[in-house]
Amino acid sequence: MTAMSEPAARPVGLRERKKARTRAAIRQHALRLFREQGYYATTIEQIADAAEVSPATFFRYFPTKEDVVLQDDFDVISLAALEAQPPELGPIAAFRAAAAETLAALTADDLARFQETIELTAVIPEIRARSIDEFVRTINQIADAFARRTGRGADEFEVRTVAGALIGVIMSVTVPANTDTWAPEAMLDVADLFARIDRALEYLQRGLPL
Amino acid sequence: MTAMSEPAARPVGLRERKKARTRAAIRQHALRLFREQGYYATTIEQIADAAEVSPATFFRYFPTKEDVVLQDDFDVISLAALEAQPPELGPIAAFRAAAAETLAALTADDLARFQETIELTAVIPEIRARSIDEFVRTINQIADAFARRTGRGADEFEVRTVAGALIGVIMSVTVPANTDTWAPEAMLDVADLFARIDRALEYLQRGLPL
DNA sequence: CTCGCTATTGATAGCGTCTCTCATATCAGA
DNA sequence: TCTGATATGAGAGACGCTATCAATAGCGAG
Repeated sequence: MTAMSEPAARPVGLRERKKARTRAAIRQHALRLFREQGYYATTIEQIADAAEVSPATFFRYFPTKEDVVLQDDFDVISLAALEAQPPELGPIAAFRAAAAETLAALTADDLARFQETIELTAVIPEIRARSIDEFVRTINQIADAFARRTGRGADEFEVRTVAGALIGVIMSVTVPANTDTWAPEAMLDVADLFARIDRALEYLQRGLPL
Repeated sequence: MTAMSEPAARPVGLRERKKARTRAAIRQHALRLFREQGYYATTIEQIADAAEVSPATFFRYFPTKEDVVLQDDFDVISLAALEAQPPELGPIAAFRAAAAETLAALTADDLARFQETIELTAVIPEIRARSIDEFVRTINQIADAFARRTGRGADEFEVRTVAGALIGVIMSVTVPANTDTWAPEAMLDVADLFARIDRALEYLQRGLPL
């Protein structure tokens, strides 16, 4: 797991910059309101008021309330770092190395925003629910990367299965034992989370002896 | 993956029987309407009218529209069959055997209903989204069963990781390569699905050599 | 600079899911 | 049969989200 910063494409026109500012304002006020009074207690109207736009405009920037949290420029794994690993590394070893590299590259500010996103994803059912498609998408991306590393087809059975096992292992150590008690108190910080993931992947590398 | 039939607890009072009938009527008409005119095109009001209850009563039986599909007495794995496997089998081998047994025990009617549930889960985003919590719950149940088999703690790291890898592998062969194209046309029937899952688990048993 | 084009916006109306309240009707047990 | 508990319907309403339309503001061309 790792994070990427804002896309570097600088908007040029006045219009583009205003749009970017409006978008940032909506997200910023939304996250603040979520933190202050909770996700459910915060309505679109309140967010729109705080960001000084109309409710209709909110939906022009974010298709749903959940997307304010989800569209956060973070990606689960930096695929670039994965591609850059030396080819003699096995798939899982390469993934572990890539994850460690990208964690090290995060700024303190990135970490804080990442942490907030993780917590909201864990706690709010509507947002957590979206993660299933994220998992599927990630499996496919990892499978692509593994296919390139091993010179096999991306839709080959074995390639996809290894990617699936990897994501499953990450799931099992990321989510708590009881879905109903996903409370912020029990949350680990990002560094601890990465450490647990790395330990689980090392175990997977050894063939999961039980 | 496998399925369980209706819980055998016979309701006794007149009230209980009427409640069970109402509940069954709502679900039956809902699934029929979904099939005939699609999930989104079907409103709660239509379902309530067809089942001859008020919309308010609908929500007394099912907290959300999605739950009409999800609360279907099917469980992802028959844990009883897993417990019954001989202790000399490894965790994954035991799971494979349990899955095969339960598939064989399904009636044709069970299979058809199971198939319909799988398709709706795959196609409707709102319903598919719920499956993430199902996956987590299943990981925990499998971890419990594996813990009992191996005489270890249910929240031990290795136990949970193996359960996670198992579910991840199942995910990877169950979901298609592209999330956007989860079309009914591409759906396998239940038997094929079980065959793919078994093949992936066999590969996991061999340590995922890539 | 100015004119027309286009993109962005706010206001409004509306649909559908879901919650809540209250009055009514029905069942269970004494 | 009487009494308390439970199920139901009707209605109002909050909220997320969509669609339409008119007004505004930035854009490029002349």
